[in-house]
Amino acid sequence: MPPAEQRAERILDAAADLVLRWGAKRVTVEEVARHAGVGKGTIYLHFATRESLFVRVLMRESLGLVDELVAAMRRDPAAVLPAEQARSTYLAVLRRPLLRAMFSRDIDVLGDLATKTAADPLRVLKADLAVELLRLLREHRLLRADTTLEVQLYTLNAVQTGFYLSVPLRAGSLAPETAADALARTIRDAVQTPRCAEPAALAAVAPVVTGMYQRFRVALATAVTDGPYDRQRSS
Amino acid sequence: MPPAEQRAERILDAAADLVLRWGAKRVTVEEVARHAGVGKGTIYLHFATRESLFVRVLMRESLGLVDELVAAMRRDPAAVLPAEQARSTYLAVLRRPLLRAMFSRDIDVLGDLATKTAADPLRVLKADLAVELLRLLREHRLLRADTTLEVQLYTLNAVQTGFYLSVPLRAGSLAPETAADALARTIRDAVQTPRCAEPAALAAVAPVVTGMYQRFRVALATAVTDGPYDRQRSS
DNA sequence: CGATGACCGGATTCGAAATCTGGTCACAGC
DNA sequence: GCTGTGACCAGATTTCGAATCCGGTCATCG
Repeated sequence: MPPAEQRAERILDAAADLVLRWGAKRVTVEEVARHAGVGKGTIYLHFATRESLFVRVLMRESLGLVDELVAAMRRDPAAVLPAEQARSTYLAVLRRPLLRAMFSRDIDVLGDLATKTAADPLRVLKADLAVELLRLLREHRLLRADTTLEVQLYTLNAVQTGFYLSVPLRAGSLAPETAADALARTIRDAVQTPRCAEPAALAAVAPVVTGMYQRFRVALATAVTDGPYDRQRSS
Repeated sequence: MPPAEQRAERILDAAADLVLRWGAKRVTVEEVARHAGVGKGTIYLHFATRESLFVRVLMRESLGLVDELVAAMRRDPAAVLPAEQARSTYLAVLRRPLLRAMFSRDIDVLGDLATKTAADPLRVLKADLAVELLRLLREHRLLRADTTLEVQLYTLNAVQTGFYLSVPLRAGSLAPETAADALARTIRDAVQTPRCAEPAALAAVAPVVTGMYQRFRVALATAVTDGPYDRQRSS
């Protein structure tokens, strides 16, 4: 890794740390610079604005999640199924405080970023990936055909949102694994078909899905580097 | 209806109207009094505090929803099933602006009430009702037995929350009926059994469930009248 | 005796001054 | 030359005391 990128990483590390400790609202560019051991101007050699810096902190975290999902898919083809994706994502998010803040729309930690459309490029790319994935799985009869892709997408989105945002009705919350199980079962029963249990069927789509995710990863990284978040434009 | 209660209703009407038009934060007790055609002191003959007044606006709205559900159950025993409850509730909530604000945690309309534990008595009663209902339906094998009641409760809560709070991934939102369908299907597949299609099985539980709801309605009304929201204590 | 609105004090808002901070850029160091 | 920096600027934010507002009470009135 070139030294410039290493330094960018150090800045992101410092920013991530401070955002978690103080909340994005209280974190100043100067403090990030101090903690990263660089001058303030240097931050702006890497990031277009303060907000870009924070968005990229979240983007980097998201990329880590994508990598984890891809790794899981390589280990086990069943990980391409929505139910397992949802389970892995849920547990991975709980493990990463910044993603937890993001998924639970935590204003204390993320400030305006929690609700703002700042992470919009991620949303759009994610939506595109989801549509592509659902279409493929439907073609392979791994997903039910008794409703439209549109409705399935809406349902998946709503169900997952609910598991991140719902405040448990009764005091004692469930263990993360139990909640993740409940989420996976719900999604399995909502959209998947029995064919999902056939290893052959899964093996057929797994490489394609892995490819889709890798392209998604690249698109995400590119959106960051070429987009409004980065100082260095590919000249 | 005694004239005192009629006046309380008028006050609630005025408060509901103003909250919707201006947002709870901007509504003063004096304005509510003016719009209800009474003196400010009169408000406090009926409600313990300003917040109580607003909570009771929401409570009244919720009672309306309960009545609607009970009516649906009387018309059609299938309405006792979680999937149909969820569908009816979803559509009824969309139709009532105040409940929509409540379920979507709309801070602009409800101010602190949106997040605050102000409506807590409602939560507790609702949780009790839900547990009771699930237990009954499980005993009649209308609900799956392949997971705990605890997990089913959590799942129902999360899924419904999601349908109220999720921002559609793609621009065009679904028609209310389509979304409600998706919600109902999801819940049906998540917790119900095929036995739910048998009219006889439904007819057996319907009266019991109706009774539970009516007791819930009374408990809710009582919590309001005897609780910290009302000036008139049953002496 | 039920209803009221003047009244009280704590909470909120206002506004201008003071401070802070995002972003720039002239310059220092290499 | 070229990279990295922090002094600098203007606009945003905070501060803080004064002014206003408003929830809640209760003496009074009909």
